[in-house]
Amino acid sequence: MKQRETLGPVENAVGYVLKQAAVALRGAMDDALRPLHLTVSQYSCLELLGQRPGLSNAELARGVFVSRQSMNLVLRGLEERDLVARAATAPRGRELPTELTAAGRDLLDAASAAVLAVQTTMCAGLTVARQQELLDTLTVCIRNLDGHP
Amino acid sequence: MKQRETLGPVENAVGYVLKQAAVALRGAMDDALRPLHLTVSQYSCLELLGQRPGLSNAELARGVFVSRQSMNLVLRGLEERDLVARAATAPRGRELPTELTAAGRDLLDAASAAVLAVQTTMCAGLTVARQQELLDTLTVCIRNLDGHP
DNA sequence: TGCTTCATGTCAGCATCCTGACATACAGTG
DNA sequence: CACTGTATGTCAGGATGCTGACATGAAGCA
Repeated sequence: MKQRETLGPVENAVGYVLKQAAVALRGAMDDALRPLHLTVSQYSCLELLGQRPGLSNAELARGVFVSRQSMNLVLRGLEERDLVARAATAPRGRELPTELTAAGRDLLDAASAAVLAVQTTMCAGLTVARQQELLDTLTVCIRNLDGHP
Repeated sequence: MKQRETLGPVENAVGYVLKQAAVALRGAMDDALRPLHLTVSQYSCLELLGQRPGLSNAELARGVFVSRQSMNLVLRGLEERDLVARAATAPRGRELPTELTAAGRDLLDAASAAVLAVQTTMCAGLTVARQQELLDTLTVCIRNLDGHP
């Protein structure tokens, strides 16, 4: 492998490094979740459902930052594997609340552990205070950006 | 619009916020670049070529964190619009160095300004020191992650 | 020299996610 | 009550990115 040195000025751009970090994290999560036959989107959906049972498709989509249509596909795949169960009728509006099945919760537990390991790896060498500052700073960036829609 | 309050525990996960920030940034860049008829990938390619003329397809792909195949398509689109020019023959190996055309550089200048504005918006209210710490922390995260391939 | 290894460019197929569109269900207002 | 606006689930089509595969060119080594 011909190791390539870093690129230069672009490395100093926040956006560039942010994208690089997101790509690296996604790759690591993919690797960690592959043994469980879960994609990152599927895991994100399960995790959200674990924390907030009864979320509808549209709510899940917003929580995972994808479109309703994409989340719909994810949800169908999970339903086919009996990891989640969707209500057959809509108790309010057109919302179809979704919940984890027992199998879904079991798989989620394993997946959460795997993802936690990834996050621990990622944050190795960072103090809790520094992690918190990272969180806070990113939150500021997010708010600054979606203030301009 | 029924404003939904924040989700809860997942918001405390570094990975979650990181993904959210990357999505928000990409959206803002898309908006900023749309008037120039450039996608984020195309802009990234131009920016990299502007800073490092003569990069090959594979080198560009690594720099933008996409596959060679994807970068190949981006490059063809840019070449069709006469924004870049690829060498017809390979001076070394199979590498085909690419450079910006005059039109490409002009468009890149406009695009750079638009993206800089986005970055400025994103970092509003952050001191230079805090931006630098963000950069440093993310760099640590990246190194931690790709140390496990 | 020949063999192995690696990197590159490119083709093909597949997966994922998006936008656009439509019908339905509820809330608010006249 | 009818009308408007908003939110949801879903279908269709298209854009984008990926993996797998192949042939070519260069470098290293026996």
